[in-house]
Amino acid sequence: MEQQGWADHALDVLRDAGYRSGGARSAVVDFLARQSCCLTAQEIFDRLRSERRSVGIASVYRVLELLGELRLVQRVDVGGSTSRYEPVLPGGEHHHPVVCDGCGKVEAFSDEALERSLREASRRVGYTEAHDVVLHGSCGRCD
Amino acid sequence: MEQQGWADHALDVLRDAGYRSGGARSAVVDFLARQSCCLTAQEIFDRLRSERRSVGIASVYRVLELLGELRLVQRVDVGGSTSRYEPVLPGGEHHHPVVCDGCGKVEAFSDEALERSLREASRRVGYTEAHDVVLHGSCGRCD
DNA sequence: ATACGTGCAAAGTATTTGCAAACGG
DNA sequence: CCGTTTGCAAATACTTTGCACGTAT
Repeated sequence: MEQQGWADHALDVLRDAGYRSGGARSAVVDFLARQSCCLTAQEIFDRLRSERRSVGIASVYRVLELLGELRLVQRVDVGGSTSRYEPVLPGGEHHHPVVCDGCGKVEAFSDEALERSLREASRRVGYTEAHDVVLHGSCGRCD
Repeated sequence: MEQQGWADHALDVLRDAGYRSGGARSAVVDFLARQSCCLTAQEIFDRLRSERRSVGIASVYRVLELLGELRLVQRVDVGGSTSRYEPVLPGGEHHHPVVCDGCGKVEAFSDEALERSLREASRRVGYTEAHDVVLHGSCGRCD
């Protein structure tokens, strides 16, 4: 199971970088490993609480920031004022969110031709190594 | 000159939609028309002040929101907590920001092959009509 | 003249930080 | 044990809103 793999990978990287695994860190890593799509800090906080894992929301932010620095999670902005976060899969697999501007629903998609164009565009610009792509529109229910 | 064209276009759309042109609206539209790249509300506010155009920052936000609703400006999130805004050129010309994660500098680029891939990806996903793309990396000075 | 636009200050959110107590190794 | 991590509450940063006054039409 690939997602379990991410949790182990993340804990390894944390340990190797000299970080300890307290309650909040374990809880957030464990929880993220079970998610497929990007979540807000608040969602992570609420869901952890409902699982009786009592972490402070400040710790959720701190863990997400740390995981971001270590490239274990990616911060995703789909518009609006709240950031979303999702695990970066070890395989380098790439996908991007599709946001319904009607109901706010977020799905994921991936497209190899698009990735190729992005790499090509990156090379042309000269100093680029990453990209954020978000597609917007209306889902079937909101048309 | 195309950028002067945007100011006229914007003022026309505002008037046609029944909006008056008070000091803040004129100032922001006039100022945006002279910009090439995306700016934060605070930058717009500061630069207007330094031009002796005294607008309140609340009005800057209100004007940007209104122009956004009328599709005259686009809101651009390049990461971090502050939004950026830029005029939407009438010709439908498309470009995207490139952000230096080192110094925060923002430039623009456009790439027809990338646009084609994005349109294609949009079609594949089925319900998509717009996209946000941001490239990240280090500029020459920050390598 | 009068409804719309504006500036200021206060309120609202999302996120970050200070700090003492709890905890991992 | 001792430095790291945590939760809480207070602080911050950005943006929005309430309101009285100004102004375009």
